[in-house]
Amino acid sequence: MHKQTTHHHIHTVDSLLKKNQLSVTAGRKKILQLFLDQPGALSHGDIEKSAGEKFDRVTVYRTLQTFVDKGIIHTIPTADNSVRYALCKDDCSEGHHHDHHIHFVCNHCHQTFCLDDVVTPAIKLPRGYSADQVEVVVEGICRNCS
Amino acid sequence: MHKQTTHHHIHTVDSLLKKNQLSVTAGRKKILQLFLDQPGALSHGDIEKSAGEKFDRVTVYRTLQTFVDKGIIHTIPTADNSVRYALCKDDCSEGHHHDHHIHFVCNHCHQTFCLDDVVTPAIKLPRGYSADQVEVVVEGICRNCS
DNA sequence: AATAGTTTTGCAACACTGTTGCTTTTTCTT
DNA sequence: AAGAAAAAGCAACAGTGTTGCAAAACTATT
Ligand SMILES: [Mn+2]
Ligand SMILES: [Mn+2]
Ligand SMILES: [Zn+2]
Ligand SMILES: [Zn+2]
Repeated sequence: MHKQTTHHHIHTVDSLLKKNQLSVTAGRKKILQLFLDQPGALSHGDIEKSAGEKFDRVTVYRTLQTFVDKGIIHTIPTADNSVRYALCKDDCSEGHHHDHHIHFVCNHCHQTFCLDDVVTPAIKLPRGYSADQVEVVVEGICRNCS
Repeated sequence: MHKQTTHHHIHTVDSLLKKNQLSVTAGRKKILQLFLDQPGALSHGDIEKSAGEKFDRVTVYRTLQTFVDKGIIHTIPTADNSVRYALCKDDCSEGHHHDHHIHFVCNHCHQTFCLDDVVTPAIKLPRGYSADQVEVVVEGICRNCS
């Protein structure tokens, strides 16, 4: 029955998991598909809802952590203190993220987007401070809502 | 016994509370003093530790929220998803914060600082997006640790 | 200084989020 | 198909933050 209802995306998800040396499981396929099916970022709660009652909370947590470790997704800092995740589009790999883009939170639809084309600006720091990383989160109205 | 051991800071804290139409209580004085006594930002946990076993957790939460509402302190977004608070040095008031500075998190001493002199940079967004607010958090090594 | 009205605090109970250890189930390799 | 390895599910727990309510503290007035 699986082969019948399977649609073309599955192949992408399967190979993406294999490329990252992860065993292909129902939970990982489902969660990865959720990220591929929409442009924004997802929280743990979003995923639990979207995935129905099918997966244990713990499995979702562990899957997300695995994806972060492998460089498949990255976390996004938010002002409201909730963790969100989005697909890495850059050349991130195991243990090394290179996401030098900014993030945008829409005050209307409350979605979070990676603006991959907007690089983080250089910041001129006072004497004595040195920067390792710069995180920029912009709040406002997104393209869909304006 | 209070008048004897009182030191000069108390007057500042008292008047700061009164200026914001808040009744002067032991908890509020203590917490506000903690912010005035050091340059960085404080988390709820920091405050609970520093204040000893003297105040209930709930009181600390409510006091911090009251201070935020009054424009005495502001929250700082962090990548590790913990809420931190720092004194407002700008002209913030009840319901209106104007903290257009960036924040710095030291990877060595793990303190968070408001860099009040570094204004948030202008960000050129893609067509269709409009910005209400820009949050910048820089991670690196602070002046004390370099 | 005592009183009355109002605000704040402490307490208990609860919801939500995330973690860990262990057993069962699934996946991968041969 | 079978055995080894990995992941999922379950239960229990810790940490964080919230709410309702009664007791205590504070403020304004006499
Ligand atoms: Mn991103
Ligand atoms: Mn600040
Ligand atoms: Zn939107
Ligand atoms: Zn430091």
